[in-house]
Amino acid sequence: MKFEAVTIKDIARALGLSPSTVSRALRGSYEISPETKQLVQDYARKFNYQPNPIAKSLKESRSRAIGVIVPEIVNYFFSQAINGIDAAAYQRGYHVIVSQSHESFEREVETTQLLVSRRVDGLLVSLSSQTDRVEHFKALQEKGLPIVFFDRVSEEMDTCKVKSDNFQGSYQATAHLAGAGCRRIAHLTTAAWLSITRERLAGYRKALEDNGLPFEEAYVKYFNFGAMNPSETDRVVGELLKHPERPDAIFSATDRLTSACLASLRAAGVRVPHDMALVGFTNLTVAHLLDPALTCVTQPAFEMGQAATEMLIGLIESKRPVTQFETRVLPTTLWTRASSRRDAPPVEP
Amino acid sequence: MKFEAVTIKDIARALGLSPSTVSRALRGSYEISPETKQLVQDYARKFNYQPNPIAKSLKESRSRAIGVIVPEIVNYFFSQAINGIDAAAYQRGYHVIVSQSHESFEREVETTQLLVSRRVDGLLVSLSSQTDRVEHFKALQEKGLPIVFFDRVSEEMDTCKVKSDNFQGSYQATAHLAGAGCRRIAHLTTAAWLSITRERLAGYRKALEDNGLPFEEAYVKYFNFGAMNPSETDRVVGELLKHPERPDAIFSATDRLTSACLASLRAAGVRVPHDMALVGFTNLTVAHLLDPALTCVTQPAFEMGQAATEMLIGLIESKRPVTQFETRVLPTTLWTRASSRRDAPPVEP
DNA sequence: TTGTATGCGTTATCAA
DNA sequence: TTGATAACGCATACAA
Repeated sequence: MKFEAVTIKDIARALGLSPSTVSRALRGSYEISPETKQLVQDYARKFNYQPNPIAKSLKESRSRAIGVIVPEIVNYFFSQAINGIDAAAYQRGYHVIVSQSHESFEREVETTQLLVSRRVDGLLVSLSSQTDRVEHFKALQEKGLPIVFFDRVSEEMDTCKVKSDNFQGSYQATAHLAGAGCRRIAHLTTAAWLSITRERLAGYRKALEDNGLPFEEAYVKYFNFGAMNPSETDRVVGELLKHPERPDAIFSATDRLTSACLASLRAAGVRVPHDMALVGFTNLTVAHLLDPALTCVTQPAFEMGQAATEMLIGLIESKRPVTQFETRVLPTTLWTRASSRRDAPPVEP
Repeated sequence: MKFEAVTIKDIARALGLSPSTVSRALRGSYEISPETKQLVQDYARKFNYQPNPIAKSLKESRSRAIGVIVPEIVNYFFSQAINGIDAAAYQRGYHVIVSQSHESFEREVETTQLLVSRRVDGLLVSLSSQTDRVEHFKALQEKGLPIVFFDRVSEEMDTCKVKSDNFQGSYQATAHLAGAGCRRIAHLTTAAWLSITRERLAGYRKALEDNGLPFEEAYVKYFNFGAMNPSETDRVVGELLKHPERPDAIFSATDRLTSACLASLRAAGVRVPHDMALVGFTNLTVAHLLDPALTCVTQPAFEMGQAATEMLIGLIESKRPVTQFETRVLPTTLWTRASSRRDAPPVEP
């Protein structure tokens, strides 16, 4: 099956002009007579001429495509971020090729290679939870490929980054639990080496400290594979429940972990918030409809995607090599709901 | 910023061969001597030669890109479908350009144009809820562009389609409500002209009939804009509640409508399921965590995306024009939960 | 077995 | 003001 389109050559032949004249006329060049311009442009419109972006890419050695690598598309935070990326990219005349690492280091490396072989003009990356080294990105950056990180950024690379205020979001959530009367606040989080993990842990610790609560190593649980496996959260939540000094609250650090944690608590017959308060980072749009309504920290996902894209296009289109890289930090929002309301009477499940 | 890559010419120059020899050696052509092949391939590997897909596209007049148009990315059904599309496309060596119509006819037309001007090899489309005519797709199909519809398909076009068994899913859901003792089952759905709307409505009507329940026009409510606006569902749910013969159940036909409906019911102080049972189509992964746990019909979104992609690539790569178009129908699944359990004692909100 | 020439669609350079 | 030519990277018909 073929799909024929009008080319500059076709127009030139039809109008008895040379391709270069047509090309210039189409671009409105000053060196073409008004009459010829008019003639060419009318003809182009009439036959719906569309410049071939592939030919243009070849000529300009740029694809006007940006590659996006996220851990998973099926995740509210990332799909909202992709929405923002999409909006910003289309506005600037770029298109977006999305790919997923599926939380695997190997697949992240593979898909990076694939995008590079596709000649994307730049890369927008949120690291997989297995990624504890970034040589594959460093090498590309050194060869001149612009890379911007968002959300799960690499601290080992000097480049543009967009993240949310993880420390602040974590601090607020933990302080909120302390304010609600919780004294033993556990923390479920992702891979220890990720930036978001460290920053959220720091906010959690500072809030404990400021509220006169001790930090307990045993209350912090790390998940390395995006907590895809419900039985894994069941096991870890079970550990917390069996702890001699059982926590009275859980603060969970990522989207899927939070809902998985709620599921595990309910499966274990734990009443939330009476037996265990729960607060988590999540961009789930139905958090207020959960049982119980979930107190959560949301990230401005759309804006983060948008900001990252604008920074990336800035790098791509910069005339001279960029050496000063900006990091933008966007605020999170705490939504207070029933899952952290300790003064409510207990409800039997 | 530039990003230099090794080309066939570079290899030819370095090895004292002609570009055509190198090209053939890289592709393992039989007309090249084993020694030369080895030499070239070793050199290519060593310097990490990557064929330039843009040049190849220009040569072959195909982009190996497929365009996807969905109403919204931020929607579990569509993000899961995109996941399936992604998986199938990458496996066949295609990449995916995703764009959104945002439930607007104008934006659907625009983004279609954009994808075509990007020279995608084919289109995967799920119609916007405002789309009641498909001339923009027909014209492209007539010019030879392969198009496959999924989920929200067009009945006016003869092409490949992938959908779920909307009639069956709807029938099961409605019959389930009837079996739970509901006698006045309302139906919230999308634009009247969409295929999914008609098919789901038909399943609903047949189930009413088979259960000896009358069909009431006033119990069917249509939403034209994807029910993005909570106040709109509040208003419509309010109408149902004020109806002299107030419905005792709602069957909702789409993802976002279902959660919006639950929110409206709760805002109105209606106890679910005691005052009003609720069942809906939704691919929300936390349906079991909602309050109440939501009885729902899920669609095999990943598989639908995958199937549609394979059909599209089949059309793209077909040697001769295809005239026989397949429609694949995949089964839905009913998950029975608390929101439709009429025998449960009422719970005060 | 290898090399030369050409074209995919576009634009920049140089010539007329 | 317009036209001829070359080049982007690759594949291939045709020559040698």
